[in-house]
Amino acid sequence: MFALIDGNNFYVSCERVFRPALKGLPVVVLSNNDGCAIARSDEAKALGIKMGQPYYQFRDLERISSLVCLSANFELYGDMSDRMMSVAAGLGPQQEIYSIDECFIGDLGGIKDVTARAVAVRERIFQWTGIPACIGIAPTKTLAKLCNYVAKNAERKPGSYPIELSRVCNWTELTEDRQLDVLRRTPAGEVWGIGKRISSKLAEQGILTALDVARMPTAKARDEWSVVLERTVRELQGISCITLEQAPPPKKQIACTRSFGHPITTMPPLIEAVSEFATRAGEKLRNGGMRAGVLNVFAHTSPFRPGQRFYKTAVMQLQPASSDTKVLVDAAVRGLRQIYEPGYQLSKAGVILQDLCAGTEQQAVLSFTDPEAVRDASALMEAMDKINARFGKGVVHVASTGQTQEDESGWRMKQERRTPRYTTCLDDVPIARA
DNA sequence: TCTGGGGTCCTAGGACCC
DNA sequence: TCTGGGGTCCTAGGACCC
Repeated sequence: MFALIDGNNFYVSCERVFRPALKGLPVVVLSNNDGCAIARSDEAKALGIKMGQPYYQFRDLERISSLVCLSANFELYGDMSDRMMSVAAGLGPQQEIYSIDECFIGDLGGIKDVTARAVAVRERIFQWTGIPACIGIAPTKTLAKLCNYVAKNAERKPGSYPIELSRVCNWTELTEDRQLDVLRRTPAGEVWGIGKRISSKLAEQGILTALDVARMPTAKARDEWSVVLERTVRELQGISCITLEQAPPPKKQIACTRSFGHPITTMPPLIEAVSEFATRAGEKLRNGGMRAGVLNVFAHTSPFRPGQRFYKTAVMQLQPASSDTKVLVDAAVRGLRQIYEPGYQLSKAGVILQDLCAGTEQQAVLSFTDPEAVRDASALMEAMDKINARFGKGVVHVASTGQTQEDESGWRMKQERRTPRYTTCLDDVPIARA
């Protein structure tokens, strides 16, 4: 038995904890560069604002409907998430933190009255963190997700589901008729694992609801679709195929990518951006005690705008695998020079680190290089991470050719614009002082 | 003017090998 | 004229998730 605990409209709820005046108002949290909506309050949803909708399309509502739009504050949301997760863990013996706003609780079989306990945990989460949450309970993860969807919508959209299923919905306490009714009322596209593309293709075959999906022959799901859909069908039938993962599996890639505030057409600001992406990615890499064997650097034009398209990636092998910012920045800039072509309005770029290996494997690699240089490099990186953690991102960074001191390119994130930056050639900094 | 960022998994097709 | 079959590995692209 699984439970899924999910914070409602999570980013908006976090903001409301610290700004209670926002309660009852339509509120939207915006993405990087204030580009689009990434969280909406119920009131904002009622205004018709869609997930991912560009800000400029609903900006007018700030004037005419008292809509409040906020720039995202991910540090705050991460902190609130930690608090919510620690309270949520009280529901059962095992927890899988699935995303910033939701977790699965597993192994609920031995608990006496799971529903009553879930109601209590939900109340405690609200009392201790201020975050409203909903809980779905079922024999499979996919059904637990579905019950969570029911618990959220029974209250939010009156008439969608029986009102007594709101807030906490336990599949095993529903009669068979009611289970079928719940599946029938749920659109296929709301089922976990069925996205836009697949739901519209399913609709062409008359498969419209979760009940239709649950009744698909598994062989048909596998042969005409994929093993993924087959698994979803089985899970909807109550056969558990997806297990709880208490320890997060090791990361396979680490990315740092951004859209630019304005299109970029020349090399210098692109080099500056890519150097910063490589630096951020390197910090994440060292944070996880890892090194990368491959660095991907890409740049592309906007997929939303007319005109000539450009989309190129350079794949840089790092031998030996490295977590040294100087190595990463150098590879990123070299890759960028390989793919760059003038004449395009570039809207986004990024650095993706792959072929990650853990710390223990790294030491073997170290013997290939001058041990003293390696020790200096790691001390330097450690010092850099500490300084930047204390004084702000990018206070000390690796200089790249073509990089400018002032932020003229307009690509940088809003929050970071305020931080003064000092360009330093790291090779000149004595390690002891750094 | 203005459209997020960070992940995972699966599949198809090509290269290569015996 | 006639040109196998099966396995593995890699990559790009597509789909999904929050």
